[in-house]
Amino acid sequence: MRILFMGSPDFAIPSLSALLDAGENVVGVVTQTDKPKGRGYVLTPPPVKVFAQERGIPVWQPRTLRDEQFDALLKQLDPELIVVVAFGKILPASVLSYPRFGCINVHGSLLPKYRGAAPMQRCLIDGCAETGVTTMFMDEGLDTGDMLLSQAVPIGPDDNFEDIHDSLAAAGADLLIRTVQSLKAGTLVRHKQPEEGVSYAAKIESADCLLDFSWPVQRVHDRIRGLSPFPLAFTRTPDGKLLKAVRSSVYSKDTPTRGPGEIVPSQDGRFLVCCGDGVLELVTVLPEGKGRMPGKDYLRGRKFPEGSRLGAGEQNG
RNA sequence: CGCGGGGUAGAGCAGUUCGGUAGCUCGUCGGGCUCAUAACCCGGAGGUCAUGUGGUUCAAAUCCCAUCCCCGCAA
Repeated sequence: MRILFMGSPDFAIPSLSALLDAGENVVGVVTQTDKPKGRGYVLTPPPVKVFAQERGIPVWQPRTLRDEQFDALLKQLDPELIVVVAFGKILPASVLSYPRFGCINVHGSLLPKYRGAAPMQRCLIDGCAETGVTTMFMDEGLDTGDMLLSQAVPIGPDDNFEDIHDSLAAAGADLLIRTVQSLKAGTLVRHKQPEEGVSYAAKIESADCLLDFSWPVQRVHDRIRGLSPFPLAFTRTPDGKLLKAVRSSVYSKDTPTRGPGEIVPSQDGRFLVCCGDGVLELVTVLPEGKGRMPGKDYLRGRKFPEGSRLGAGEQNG
């Protein structure tokens, strides 16, 4: 079966890798164009491009899928199946309808929950105990296609975005292989997505990253882990500097006597902050202009006066 | 040449504005106190202050010049 793979970030690599390892005939990879990234705007290729080239798979980076050029490419490659994993662009009907066996997508949630751009982050932020991956036949809607297979993955109390990202990427790759095999065997069954339980996971914006210490501790902790290690939840120090939270832990759920955001003195140097209904420990932080460091080390150098408060008096920066 | 922060003992920082041979909080090593301790007390080791064998100066971590490296933002 001639398979065309479409994907861009790290998340898609295990899936592509699994297809190749399974001996599938991947005729090509379509990925996003190289983009200026990082300090100095260095033109950077998408991870999938790098991986594909290492494996000797031809790569295309069309600016758009909606022109004759791409139509011609489709004809030339003549895929019987298109596999899409975190590609980052909407596929037009002309592409969706091309392959005989359709377009299969691997999505990082248990559909119909968390359709959309940031399912893993939103799920963690919401404090879910479980998530998963789902394969589906794509249609023109946003993650609304008929479901094929799914695999649940438990979420540990301290798992962060990176943990879930990695385990879902692996689970997704595994599920993809099973889906493709089932497709070839003719045993694949498609299910319409239920109307009940639909939810959307909107793209993460910087407003989503601002911490509010009047929230319950658990909620603050969930927010931090859902956004770690990227893009990272943040607050402001009393002097208006950015302080990002890389790793945290629920320190106590005793009702605090101090106000939200207030730094709690601790004998053993831990970085403790009051939340709505308890105390959170900031285990690893990232100060503006610095690298990440243990909360203890950060406090050692900063020496906040008694009663200092995080996130208060937002000084517009 | 996108914007900005920074390179000072193992760690996090101060000191640089107003040049005068290095300090804080920890860690570490040794000793003491204690039923005990992440507590306390005493003492010690550990730094060519990123690099240039650069410039200015009687004197530079501190001023000037060049280079290397790290990081945050943004994308």
